[in-house]
Amino acid sequence: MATKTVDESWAEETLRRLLAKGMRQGGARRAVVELLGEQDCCLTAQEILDRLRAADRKVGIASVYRILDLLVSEGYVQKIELGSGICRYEPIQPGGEHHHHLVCDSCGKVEPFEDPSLERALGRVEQSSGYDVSLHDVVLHGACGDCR
Amino acid sequence: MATKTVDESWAEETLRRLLAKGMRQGGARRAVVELLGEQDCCLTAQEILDRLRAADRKVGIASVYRILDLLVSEGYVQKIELGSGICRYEPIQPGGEHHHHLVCDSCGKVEPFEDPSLERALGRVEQSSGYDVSLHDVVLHGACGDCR
DNA sequence: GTTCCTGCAAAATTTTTGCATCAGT
DNA sequence: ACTGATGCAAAAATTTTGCAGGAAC
Repeated sequence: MATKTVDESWAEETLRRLLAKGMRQGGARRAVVELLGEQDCCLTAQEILDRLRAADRKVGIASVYRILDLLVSEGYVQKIELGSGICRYEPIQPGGEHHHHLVCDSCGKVEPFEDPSLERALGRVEQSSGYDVSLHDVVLHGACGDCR
Repeated sequence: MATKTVDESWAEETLRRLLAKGMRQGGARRAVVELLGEQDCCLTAQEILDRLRAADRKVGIASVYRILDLLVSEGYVQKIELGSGICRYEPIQPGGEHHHHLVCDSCGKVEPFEDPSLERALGRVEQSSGYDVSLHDVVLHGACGDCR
């Protein structure tokens, strides 16, 4: 199962479910969802706007924020803050690939990582937390290989 | 070793080390450090300002941000974002107590939690990451006992 | 045709910077 | 006295809201 296939199905499934909820899918909304679906890692609202503009898609920054808010509240996108004060967004793969983030505080690089044993430990904590945990977020800060 | 003692020593040690670096410790800086040392969990810049003002300490919000930036860059305070778009700050206990955060997305409540087995899993990930990890941050989002 | 969506502009919020003054050493 | 710290105000950066026009159904 290639990554691209998974990502495409996320965008398709998300648009289909929004449609099923009576929401329309023309214009900016489809463009944002399809762009998000092509990403491997998180994007900022400004990056989304820039990429859409670069693809000759005239959207307003307000629409980007509104669409992201919608996708977050419907559970299709996770909002992530990595310490710089700006928010990033990435698709939630339903039951699929799930990663966290390494941030280099020196050069600003952001990399994803995965670790099944960390996920298991998180699962145990979530069980015993008393919360109905919908998602979690792990950020490691430090110096990357180039900067250390 | 009671929590209060640990917290007091964090403030004392932080002020002492800043002094050793040639920095002065009168006025706003001491007030912010001492306030942070009394906290069990994270505070926003605005909360810090409000509490200092409530204690008849006239400080400017700019000073609060400047002091927090200093403390973060010197490694005495961790900057944490929990998804609301506002930053929170909490003291880093040197080798001591270390907790993470549960956020209720319904009522906004924030609670700390600790889990040694999670810390061990994080330690293993950090070892194999290729980064020199200075700190980490785990946030669980969900519905708290009252809201679920 | 109706209703929701979109883009622009203005507003709100949070954080940063400039600068004259004040305080710690 | 010197130098760095502080407070106020203004600016910057990010995010949200209002509203008229446009597009999807």
